[in-house]
Amino acid sequence: MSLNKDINQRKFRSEHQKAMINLIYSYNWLMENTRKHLDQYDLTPQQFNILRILRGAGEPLSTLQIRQRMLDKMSDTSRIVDRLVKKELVQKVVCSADRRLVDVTISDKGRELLTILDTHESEWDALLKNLDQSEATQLNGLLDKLRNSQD
Amino acid sequence: MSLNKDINQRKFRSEHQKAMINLIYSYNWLMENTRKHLDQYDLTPQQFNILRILRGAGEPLSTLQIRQRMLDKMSDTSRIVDRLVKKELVQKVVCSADRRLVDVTISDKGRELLTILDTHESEWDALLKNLDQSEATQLNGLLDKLRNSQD
DNA sequence: TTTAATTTTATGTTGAACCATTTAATATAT
DNA sequence: ATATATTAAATGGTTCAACATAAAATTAAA
Repeated sequence: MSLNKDINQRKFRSEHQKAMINLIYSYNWLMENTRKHLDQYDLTPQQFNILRILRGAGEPLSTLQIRQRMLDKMSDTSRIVDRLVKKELVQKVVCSADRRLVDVTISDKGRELLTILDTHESEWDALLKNLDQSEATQLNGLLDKLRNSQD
Repeated sequence: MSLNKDINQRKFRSEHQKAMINLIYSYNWLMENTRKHLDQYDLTPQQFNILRILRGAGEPLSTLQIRQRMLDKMSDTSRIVDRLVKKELVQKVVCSADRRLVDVTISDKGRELLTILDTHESEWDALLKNLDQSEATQLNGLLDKLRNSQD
């Protein structure tokens, strides 16, 4: 991977600065590989994310509830949902109890697509195969600690 | 940070899967904090990135050379450069030796802006203050290993 | 030398983040 | 009961990633 060659060539002010760059590289690497799995199904990572959230919930969720469960806090949920509606992977119905809300449900077509994608789950997990179990745990610990700032 | 609460509440298939989610969270956290520093100067992370690359180069760079030094391989360099031109932070001149190329140079105004931003460098580094030196090194090692896949 | 291939930049499109504002519905206060 | 505040969703604007294609200049080939 040329990214890696790149990052090793560069000079850094500190290990902390290198860690920032490294985090960005690693995120980009992860996204690139994620897209490889999803592209053939004409699905973006965020669309996939929302589909999984809806299936996991097992009941209709409002746009706000979806957003709160998404990885990107600030995601433009209503427009992503609209794209999923256009692809007929989800349905949108105004909530009768509170008509400000929209009940979003995964459709049969959406469920079928996820079933197909479940097949990829193991290759998907294998993305991080270079780390063994304990290294993955270690990484999780460091990232948690990293983010745990007071602000 | 509510992100962290979130990630600890969730159930994960494996430490590897958690590490993926954790990487995404951490990247988003980093970007959010980066933007906080740049917003007051009406600069995006990518624009800042290009300005630093140009100053660091010490000579005019072509659009392609800039892109090759950027963190995001696929970045839309020519349009970002155009926005910097509009802000008068860089200049664009067609290269006389090879008229396909465009020589991009940081302007005095751009240089002044970076000088101001240099002031923030220490707070900037302090973003990762929760990790000590050896933890940062450890994180770098794990991220390098993570990405070092064959494909 | 003229044609073909390659390189570099520009442009177009879609998806999405982020920010602000608007609209509709509900809850609260007077 | 009406006016105000709050909440949820939709919408508009800008920036950028990712992908494709076009246009211009250069290089290679015939």
